[in-house]
Amino acid sequence: MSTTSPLRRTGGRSAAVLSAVRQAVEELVGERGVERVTIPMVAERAGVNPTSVYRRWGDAATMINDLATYRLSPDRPLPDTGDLREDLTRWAQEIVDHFRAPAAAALLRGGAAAAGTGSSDCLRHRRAEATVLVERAASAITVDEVIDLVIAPIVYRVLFRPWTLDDELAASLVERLFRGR
Amino acid sequence: MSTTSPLRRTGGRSAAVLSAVRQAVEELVGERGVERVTIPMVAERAGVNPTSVYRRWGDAATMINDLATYRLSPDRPLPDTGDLREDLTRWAQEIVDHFRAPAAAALLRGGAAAAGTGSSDCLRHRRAEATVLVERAASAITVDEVIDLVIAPIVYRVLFRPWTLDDELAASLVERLFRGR
DNA sequence: CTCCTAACGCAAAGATCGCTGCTTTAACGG
DNA sequence: CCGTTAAAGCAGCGATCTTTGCGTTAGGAG
Repeated sequence: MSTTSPLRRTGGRSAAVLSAVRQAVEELVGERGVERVTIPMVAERAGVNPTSVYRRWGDAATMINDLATYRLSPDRPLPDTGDLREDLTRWAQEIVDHFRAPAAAALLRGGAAAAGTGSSDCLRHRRAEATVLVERAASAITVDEVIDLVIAPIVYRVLFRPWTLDDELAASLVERLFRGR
Repeated sequence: MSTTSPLRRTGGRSAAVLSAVRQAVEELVGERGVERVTIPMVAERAGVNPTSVYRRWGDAATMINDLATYRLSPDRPLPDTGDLREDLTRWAQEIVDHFRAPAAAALLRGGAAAAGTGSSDCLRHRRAEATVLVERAASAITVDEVIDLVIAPIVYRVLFRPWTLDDELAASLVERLFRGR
C-alpha cells in the first residue's frame, strides 16, 4: 500500500504509448479534420490497443484536447522590440505560420464548431496577447481594432480560403491597421 | 431519352424532402452542436428515410455544408440604391441579422468545420455578392477589402463572440472600410 | 393522359464504434 | 531481485451508423 501518493506509472511502456498516440492524433487531425478522427483509428496508427486509449481519455474530444498541443503556448514570450507595429507584425506572422500547419487549421475548425456548445473561445489567448501588446505601447490602436483588422481576416482565411495564407499577409494586415484601410 | 440535359427533379416531393431536412438540420445543429448531429437523427426528425439523405449528400459534413451555403438565398435581390456605401451597409446588415439567429450561426460553425474536408466554401455566395456590388459601382474599393474589413469581422464574431453582433456593427464596419480604420 | 425514370421508402446485411470483464505485462518501491 | 498493482492487451457484446439491393411513388416531357 502506498502511503505517500497514489502510485502512477509514467515511464517505459506508458510513455511509449502516450508518444505514439500523440503523433497519431496530430497526423490524423491534419489529414481528416477533428470530427473524423476516431479512437480505433488513432489506436491502429499508433500500434496500440483501442482499449488503452478509451481507458486513458474516455472519448475522442477529450483525447484531442489533451494531446493536440497548441504550438502557440500561452507561455511563449511575445515580441518586444519597443515598436508596436513591429511587435504586431511579428506576432501576426507567428499566428499565420502556426495555422498553415494542417493540424492547427483543423483544430481551429474544431474550435469553431464547438464554440457554440461549450461557450469556450479557443482564440481567447490571442486576444489576451493583443491586449498585452497594445496596452504596453499605450498607442491609439485598440484591441478590438487588432481583432477586426488582423485576427479576423487571418481566421477567415484559415477556415475558408487557406491557400491565401501567403508570406505577405501578416505584414499587409498590420500595415492596413496603422494606415487605415 | 433526354437529349438536351440530364433530367433532374427539383419540385414536389424532392423539394419537400429538402425543406424538411433543412429545417431538421437547423434545429438539431442548434440544439446539439454540429458534431453530434447524425444522419439517422436528421432523417427521423424530418420524417424522411435515412437512405434518401445518404443518397443525396453522402455524409453529415457534406449535408451541413451544403445547407449552410444556400441558407441565404442566392436569388434574393441585392440592395441597389445607387450609392455603394449605402448598398454595402444594407447588405452587411442583412448578413448580421441573418447570423443572429442561433440556427444560422450553428450552420456557419458546421460550414467552417466541414470546409477542411471538402474544398468547399460555404460563404462563396457572399463573396460573389460583394463582387457584384463593388464592380457595379466601379469604386476603388476591392472585393478583398470588403471580405477582410466587413465579412471577416462579422464571421469572427458569429463564431467566437456572438454576443457582440449589435445593431451598429454593420454600419461601423462599412464606415471603417471607407474611412480607413 | 401516358411513358420514362429520378428520387424515395423499406429491409436486411455489413461495418464501426464505444464499452466491459478478464488476462497479461511490466513499472516502481522496497 | 521480488512483490504489488497500474496500465496495456485481448475478446466479445450491443448499439448505432452506413451501405446495398429492390420495389414503389411521383415529377417532368411529349
